[in-house]
Amino acid sequence: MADVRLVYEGGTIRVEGVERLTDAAPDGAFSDIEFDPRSETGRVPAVQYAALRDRLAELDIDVDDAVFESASLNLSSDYQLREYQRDALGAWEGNGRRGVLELPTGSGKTVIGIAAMERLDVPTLVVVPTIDLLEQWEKELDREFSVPIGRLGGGEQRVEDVTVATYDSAYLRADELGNRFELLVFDEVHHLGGEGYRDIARLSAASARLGLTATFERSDDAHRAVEELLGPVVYRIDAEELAGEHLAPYDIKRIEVELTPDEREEYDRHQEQFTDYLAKSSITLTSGSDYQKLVKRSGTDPRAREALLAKQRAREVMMNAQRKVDRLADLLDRHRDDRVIVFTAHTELVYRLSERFLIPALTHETAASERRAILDRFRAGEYSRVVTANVLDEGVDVPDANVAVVLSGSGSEREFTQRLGRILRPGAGKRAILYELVTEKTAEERVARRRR
DNA sequence: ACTGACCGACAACCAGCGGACCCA
DNA sequence: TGGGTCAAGTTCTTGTCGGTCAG
Repeated sequence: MADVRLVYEGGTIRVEGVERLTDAAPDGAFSDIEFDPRSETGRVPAVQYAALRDRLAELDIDVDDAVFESASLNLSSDYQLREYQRDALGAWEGNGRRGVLELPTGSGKTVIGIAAMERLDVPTLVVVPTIDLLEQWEKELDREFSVPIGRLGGGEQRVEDVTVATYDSAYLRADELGNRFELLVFDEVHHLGGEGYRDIARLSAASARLGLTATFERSDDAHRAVEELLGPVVYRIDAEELAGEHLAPYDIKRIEVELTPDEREEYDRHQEQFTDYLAKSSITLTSGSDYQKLVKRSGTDPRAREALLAKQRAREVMMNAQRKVDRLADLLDRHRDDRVIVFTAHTELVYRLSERFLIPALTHETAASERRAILDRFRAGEYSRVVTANVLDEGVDVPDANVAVVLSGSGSEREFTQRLGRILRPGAGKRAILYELVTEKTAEERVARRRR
């Protein structure tokens, strides 16, 4: 009879016979196994399964391992990896099949994921943030592999040996999926830093884990949590290095605009109200966590809330400055033969621009069918321009464009990288241009610096 | 099968000048 | 000496997503 038996149960590994380990192992070697008085067994979070299994093997402890039911799938595809894709996959395998690959949008992350699945040939769960990506992966996997492809999300709940799921669905069913898949592939893995989504990885016993993203680091440091669940970044290449051969060469141009006198007055007034409050309350604002404290405070202190609202209004003035719109007119004129995407931070401005320049608008309010129609026409060349808030930042298959105009945006490096990625795969080897419109002598100059 | 309304989750959200205090 | 912190039980607002459910 085996000394120890391992069983998966609702996101944990039940360790039966844990009491026998104290005799077999040096003191404290298994102190991280908690004793569960209800089942009278040991118990660890499923994420620790691989490490536990390896330690038991090292000590020659006889284990009855019932966590997975393994079966070979005979996955095979005929993709040819590019050199950097092979290097990336190699780095991941070299790190014990754990870790994150940081590659720019358009560099073929899906291809690497599929190659990893083929190499390991085990049941695999691919996790994606949007329905759009769900469908792209599903289509791709269906074309490459001859096994049925499962799907969790977008109204379907079908589990197969190879399954694609949204973060939301995977999260809702994490405890029952934890021992179904031996390889996890997370697309846009920075989402896994979210408080709830982490459970997908924590409650899974899969020992092979692959994360894909263009921007791993998060301003809130939550990527540290992802590192613990998945492993660190093991390979990184940026758009600069691929520009020319695999991605379009590009330029980034910053255009500074002034506020109109009215806007300046309004901006200064609101900004002052904000800074006055800070001065009176002797608050320092140097980091994101300081700002969070201020937000907390605004829950009880009406003056703090007023100050935040004033700051918000100042931001709106600065981001939606009239002269940005004027400059946009110039740019649209200059690029009348190019394919242009205009990005803003506010929905309302999207509609104003849409009316003034007769450009189709895409926001979160745009119904799915209309959205599809606009993107189809953009793809077909019927439309050469589109104006959007944040809808197209991630997870939508956007037709190629070669000019991006960022009227306003957050200071987030991620948002910037994603928007840049939207113009990096044009055909005909055209040079891509990203214009960044920034209002002079406002906080926007700082914001623009921060995002790069 | 689709739509809109609802919900919860997630992300970004960041003066300017300057000093006192604590700790490694 | 150099670097971090300096106000807490109650977390602003806007934009976007997926899941669910009623019609």
